[in-house]
Amino acid sequence: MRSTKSMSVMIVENNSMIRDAYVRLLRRDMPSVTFIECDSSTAAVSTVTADQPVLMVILNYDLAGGQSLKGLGVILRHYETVPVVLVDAPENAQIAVNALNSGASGYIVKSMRSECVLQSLRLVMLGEKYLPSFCAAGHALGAPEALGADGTVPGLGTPIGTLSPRRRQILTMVAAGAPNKVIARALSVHEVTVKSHLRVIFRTLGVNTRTQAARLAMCAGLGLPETSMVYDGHSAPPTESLH
Amino acid sequence: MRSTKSMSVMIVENNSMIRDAYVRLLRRDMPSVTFIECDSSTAAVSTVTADQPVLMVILNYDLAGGQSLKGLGVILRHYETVPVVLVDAPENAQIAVNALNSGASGYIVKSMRSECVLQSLRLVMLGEKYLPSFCAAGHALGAPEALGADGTVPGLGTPIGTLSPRRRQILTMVAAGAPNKVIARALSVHEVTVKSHLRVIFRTLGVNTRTQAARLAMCAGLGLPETSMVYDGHSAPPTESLH
DNA sequence: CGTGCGATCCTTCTTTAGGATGAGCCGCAC
DNA sequence: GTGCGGCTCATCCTAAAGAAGGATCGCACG
Repeated sequence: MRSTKSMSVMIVENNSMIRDAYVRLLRRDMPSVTFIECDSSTAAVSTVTADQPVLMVILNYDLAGGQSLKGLGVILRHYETVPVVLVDAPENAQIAVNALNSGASGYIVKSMRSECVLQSLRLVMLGEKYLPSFCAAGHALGAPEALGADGTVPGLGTPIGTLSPRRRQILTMVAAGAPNKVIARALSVHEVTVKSHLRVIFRTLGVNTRTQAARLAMCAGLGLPETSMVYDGHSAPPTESLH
Repeated sequence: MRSTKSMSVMIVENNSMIRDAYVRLLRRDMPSVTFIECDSSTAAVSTVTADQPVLMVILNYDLAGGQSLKGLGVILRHYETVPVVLVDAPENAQIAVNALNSGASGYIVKSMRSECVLQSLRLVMLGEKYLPSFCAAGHALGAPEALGADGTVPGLGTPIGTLSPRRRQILTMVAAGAPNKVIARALSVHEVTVKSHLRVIFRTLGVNTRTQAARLAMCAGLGLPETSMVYDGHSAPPTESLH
């Protein structure tokens, strides 16, 4: 248990300005904690072994086109006891779900107020998991054709991660409720091709209907409705901070 | 904005012992707050008008077979600016999603440590929403036949709420990935009947495929995989509380 | 270079889903 | 009572989905 020697929190971010800002923010709240700063995910991976931090805060999760992703994968696989929190823009919502799904402990949106950030981090350090209301309702399905871009992420930890980008793209549209014909039109391929892909997808996921596949995909964060989170929840300004 | 006059937090719970326990717990953390105690949801509804609390904490959300549910519905509809947090057992996970879906701001599991409870409440009061990792992966679909019991909740705020219990039951199984034949066998009715219900369900939800229906249902918390949340997250005991 | 794999396309076939329409039974409310 | 809605079943029909087989091309890896 290493007693209460010198608890450390690791901050991973390549931009030193931003990294320092976060360290200062956190230090105000946790004066007794030593902060380990890493400017890359590779540095983080090598450092996490030596100093076993009680928390890892990873900024710009999607930076460097998935490089930090691999790093996170390594960390999550080998040091599962370290709570990992991602800080990123709300646009990358599905990335968050994937990460949470893979073992991360929290996802924080950049634009959140600093108080909220701190509270979330405390929650995670207490062993909880935190993610902003992801299962939010969203009835407008939107035109599935507009889903074109992939935007998905390997999806560590689930069989979905073993799918090719193309198949994940198709699975995403299936999860969005699009029929094969629409998917085919959106991808400019023949419907048979979509079906052909789906056969592989079903086999990979171990299901035999599109609804079951959509179910798994949604649980992994793919094709979530409009990912229009309530993240920053500026809806109910509580007049003033309490404590 | 009523200045910083006397901020109040409302606690709704019929059991005075439990209610007092929570009040004491919260008072330790927020000394400057006045607590309004209600022993029923009806009392809460009538009180929320006069004293406009900055937070409502509702215990035993599912108590009295949905009575408090209606109360919550009224509150959520008319006083949307009041953050409402539910405290309940983890078994009622889908209720939570429904509630969050309907406008509640947080769902807290009873078994959470008091620190976590407090942190979550602070988060909510800061305008954030909190729910324990609901989109957790769950690949084991389980036998859809075992879904027999309804266990669902009106689903305030969504068209799903206007469905009859029977149809919600069917929709739940659809969301679980069950084909019509399996649903029919599970309900001991003919497949034609299931299809007949589905037509109504589709029309009500404004969709035309089962996958889209399943999508909406899952967003409302129906048919979620095993609702095996990570709620109390006792996975990574962080050696010690920090601050 | 061959081998593997992803992506694309194809045919044939069976099963499932979905639309349309009608109808009987029951309970509840006006 | 009359009506409405839920639940049940039926028939007919079209469209969509899924299973199984094979085929082509390109690209990467050893």
